Amino acid sequence: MQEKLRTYFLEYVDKKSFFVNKNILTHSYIPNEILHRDEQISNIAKILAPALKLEQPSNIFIYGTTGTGKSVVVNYIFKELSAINNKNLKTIYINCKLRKTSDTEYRMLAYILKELNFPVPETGLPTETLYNKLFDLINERKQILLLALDELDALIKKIGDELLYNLTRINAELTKSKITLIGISNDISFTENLDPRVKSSLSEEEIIFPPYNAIQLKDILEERAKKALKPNVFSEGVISKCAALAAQEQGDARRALDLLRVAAEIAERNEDPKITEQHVTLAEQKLELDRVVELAKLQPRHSQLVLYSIFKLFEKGADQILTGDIYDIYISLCKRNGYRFLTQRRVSDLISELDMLGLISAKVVSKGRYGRTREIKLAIAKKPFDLLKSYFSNLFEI
DNA sequence: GTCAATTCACATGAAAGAGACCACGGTCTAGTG
DNA sequence: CTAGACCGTGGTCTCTTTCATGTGAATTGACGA
Repeated sequence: MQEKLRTYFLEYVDKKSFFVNKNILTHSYIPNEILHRDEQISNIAKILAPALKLEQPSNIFIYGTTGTGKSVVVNYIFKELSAINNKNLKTIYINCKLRKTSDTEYRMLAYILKELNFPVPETGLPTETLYNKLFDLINERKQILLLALDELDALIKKIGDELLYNLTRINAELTKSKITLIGISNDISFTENLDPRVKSSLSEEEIIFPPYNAIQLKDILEERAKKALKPNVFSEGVISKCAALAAQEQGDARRALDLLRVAAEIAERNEDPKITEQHVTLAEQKLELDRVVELAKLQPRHSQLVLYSIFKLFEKGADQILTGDIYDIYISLCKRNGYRFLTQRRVSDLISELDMLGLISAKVVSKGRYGRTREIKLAIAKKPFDLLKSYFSNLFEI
């Protein structure tokens, strides 16, 4: 056995890989040249350029669906800006959706402070002191702080607009320095329930990132593939197919990159000579499978119990799954497994969380005399469903 | 037959509690010279 | 005398409960034709 393993590893090392640099096909990679975004780049650059002369640029609001290059463009511009002047110009990019770093007001501030080389404890201090610290730190010397908040809609939904309001307030009080906010969102409508003061100051300038079309996606993919993959390892239609599939998904370049990367990985693992369109199809399935299964496995126990309850109702062939039905099953499931069960109020929230994650689709319907409830359908394909079912049945009794 | 009132089964909101984690400052204790 | 242990207070965070209010159409029942 051990010998086998060794030869396996040795062979693995020897085995030819399709990749020159796999990193280039991930979303965190910032290319030297960004295709099809010239207009947006130059617009943003024009707005931010005054920062180089220590004049405060306008706040910017950037819209665009996922994978339209918002984050890449902002990171790219930041990189260029700080290459020219990193003494009085500080750029901070925060993805609000990433847990841990920044999903509360406190953590957000802590992260910003950390970026300013002033680490603060993760907890224990009043938020107010962090604001004061931030204020002092920025005002200490003359500088411009460019603060990009990616996935801002997620943050606002979670903790409200207090942070933004306070930041703009601080800005008004700052004398020597200024903060410029760059809000990035893929949901145009979310500003509607923003404090009007925040809204107006945040959207001094607005920039829209339209989705890529299939041709543009193809360009982008070709450019990246040239650097990431060895020459002649993929057949004709592969890139086009990735582009076409991603174009269907609102021109999501991220998706296109994922497809190509995973297709290459699959081909490599199968020891196939070339990446073919078939691998792309497999990649599409694998991405979906992984996403769903990972998501479900990461859920807290009670969410899983709720999801499993929905599974059971679904299997029983219930034509409409309602909140009350789920709750009944959920309770019996809890009892049988020795868990304390949560209130219906909480379960209702868990259901809507599962809905937001896209594991189920829930619609609030009014059934007249028979009340108002959610009608729930599973939004999971057969394969991940089966996988998860066996995962859950190992986890729980019946 | 028509129309407003009623009613159901939750949805949705707000507030507050529990328990975990942590910082900070004060006090106590043991080791050192 | 001092470093470190220990403690109390006060802070955040997440998950949850409690209490309160909202909601939209099927149903009901009064009413008039």
